[in-house]
Amino acid sequence: MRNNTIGSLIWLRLMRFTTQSNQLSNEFLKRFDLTTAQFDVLMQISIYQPLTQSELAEKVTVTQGGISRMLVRLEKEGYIVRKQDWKTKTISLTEKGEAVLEQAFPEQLAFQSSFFDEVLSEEEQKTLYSLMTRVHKNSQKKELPPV
Amino acid sequence: MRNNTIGSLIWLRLMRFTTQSNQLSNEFLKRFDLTTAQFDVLMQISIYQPLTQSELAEKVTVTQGGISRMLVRLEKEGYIVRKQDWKTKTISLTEKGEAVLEQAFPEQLAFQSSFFDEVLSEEEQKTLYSLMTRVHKNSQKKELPPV
DNA sequence: TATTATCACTTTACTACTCAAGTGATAATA
DNA sequence: TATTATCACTTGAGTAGTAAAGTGATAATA
Repeated sequence: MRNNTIGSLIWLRLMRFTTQSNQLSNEFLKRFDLTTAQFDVLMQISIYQPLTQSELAEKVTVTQGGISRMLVRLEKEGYIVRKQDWKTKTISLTEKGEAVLEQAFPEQLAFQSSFFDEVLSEEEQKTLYSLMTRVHKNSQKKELPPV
Repeated sequence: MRNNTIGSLIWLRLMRFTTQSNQLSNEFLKRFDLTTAQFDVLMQISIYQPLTQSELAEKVTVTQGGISRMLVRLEKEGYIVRKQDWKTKTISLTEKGEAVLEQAFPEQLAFQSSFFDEVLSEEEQKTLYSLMTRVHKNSQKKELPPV
């Protein structure tokens, strides 16, 4: 059975690295009382606000149901507001949300970057980025093989 | 605020790609009545069996509590057995577990590989693997920056 | 011998996601 | 006007993870 392909080895590396770095990132963001998922959502809102829930869901690769729960929590914490416009709910950051992002953003960015800066040259990072971009874009239009 | 580093761009790509491909993989593995996480755990057991829960937890980067629940489910489904040896529980696959893996393994491997085969040359895949290996290994010994 | 420490695992309460069924308002049609 | 469709969002049941407290058996110490 032991007959691994190079692709399956890459896959495992990516999976292990992302869970690992996600855990570290969660630990890091505790100092701002945020989780990685919350930071991600707040970032997307700050870039695209005002926007609807379904637009946001697509940006963070989460289902409608997932984003609904997430936003309930963020609203309860006072980071965002949702206004009912006709049948759509329009999302934007509160002042508290803006403030926490302004603090967390540069530090989180530096933290994320450190994973790569510590071991790869500028050139290697560019290579990694371009390879991953191609792989990611391909996965977005990928269909399941027939049974 | 918009001042992204190359590292943060890579990070986002990796996160989006892994959630995306995890979802596709879950959908794919439905034909074997497995989730990606379950497949991963069964694979590790098949390689290292017999082993203890804590050893397994470390191999799949999950906490003791997480592996405990996971194994309860897999045992209920009849894929594995746990034998109490002194204070340790020794895990191994059942015949049903072996059978489902034997079926799923080659197909899942081909599926994982297709993410990369479809857009990268053999050479590029080797490059990607070596870059990610360095990044992953670095993350394993990484410490949080001081507050 | 009685107490305490250690160890491997379980449990509780939580975040974060999935799919699929449900809700409630507007729009389209009979 | 009454019915049906559609749309954006919510909710219920489930998987998968976390941290931290709990359990129960063996080992180490007073």
